[in-house]
Amino acid sequence: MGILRKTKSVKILLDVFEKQSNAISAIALIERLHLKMNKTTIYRVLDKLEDDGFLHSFLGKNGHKWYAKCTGCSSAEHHDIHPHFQCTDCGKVDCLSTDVLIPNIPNRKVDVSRILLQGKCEECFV
Amino acid sequence: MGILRKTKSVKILLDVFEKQSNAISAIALIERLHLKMNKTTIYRVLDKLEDDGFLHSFLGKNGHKWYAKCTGCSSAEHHDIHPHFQCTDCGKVDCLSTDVLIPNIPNRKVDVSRILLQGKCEECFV
DNA sequence: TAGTTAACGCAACTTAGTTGCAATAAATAT
DNA sequence: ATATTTATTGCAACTAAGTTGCGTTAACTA
Repeated sequence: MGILRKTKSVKILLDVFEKQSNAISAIALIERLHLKMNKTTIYRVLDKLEDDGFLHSFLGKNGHKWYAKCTGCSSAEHHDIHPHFQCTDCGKVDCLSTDVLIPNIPNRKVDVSRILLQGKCEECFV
Repeated sequence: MGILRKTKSVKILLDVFEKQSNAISAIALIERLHLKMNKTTIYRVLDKLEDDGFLHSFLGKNGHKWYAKCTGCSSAEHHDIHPHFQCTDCGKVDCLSTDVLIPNIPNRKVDVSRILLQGKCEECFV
């Protein structure tokens, strides 16, 4: 079940993702918002915003959870299955619009592909 | 630093990976071997076997650590950068020899690609 | 404005993985 | 074969991300 009430916490989190296009880790959000709301609330609201198709989540290089705004998803269908890029220098994570073609895998039916590319981002790549 | 002494624990773990070609999660190894060795030892030996280029590690769908035998790696160079496949039914994980081509990403230098494909494996795909 | 209940805060919990340290057992030297 | 050295182990305690239960609070609705 997604968001039902537009509470203070929901507004704050919506605002954060409205203003920042990069992905944000749950940990970073807790650090950043711990004076304004409890970590439990953060996890719960993120979860609901994902249900609603407003956010999508994925795991960064340490297996920690990251969230980013969806583009054109709904609670009915998450079609935000794109690769993510994490800079090994500054740690920043972006959604990539580049499509990665997954070849047919013999004897297997692939439903989801989770792709995390790591390297240097624009700013850190001198 | 890799393995220096061929201890009982090292032999047991080498044997497990010798006999099973699938990937194995650290958690599964702990469950399976907890009577024979401590979980700390398991993590430490796995770590060293990875240093030695005998195993490679990656994260499964929950961000938990998995290990699988390398083919042709050494302590000098890990070139076991292939996609992994996790069955959403039985949970089994395999290394895929299929190459996934990562297109050039504008303004970024990609060093590593971590690809986890999810779906149904041979046995679970009816 | 009062009543309903979704959402919140808090504290306690779960669990994967790590750390410090004293005890043990491989490898090496005698 | 025995003593010595020190890498490795087991244990217990810890860390940290994420979860759960529950009493309280604050959105929404009548």
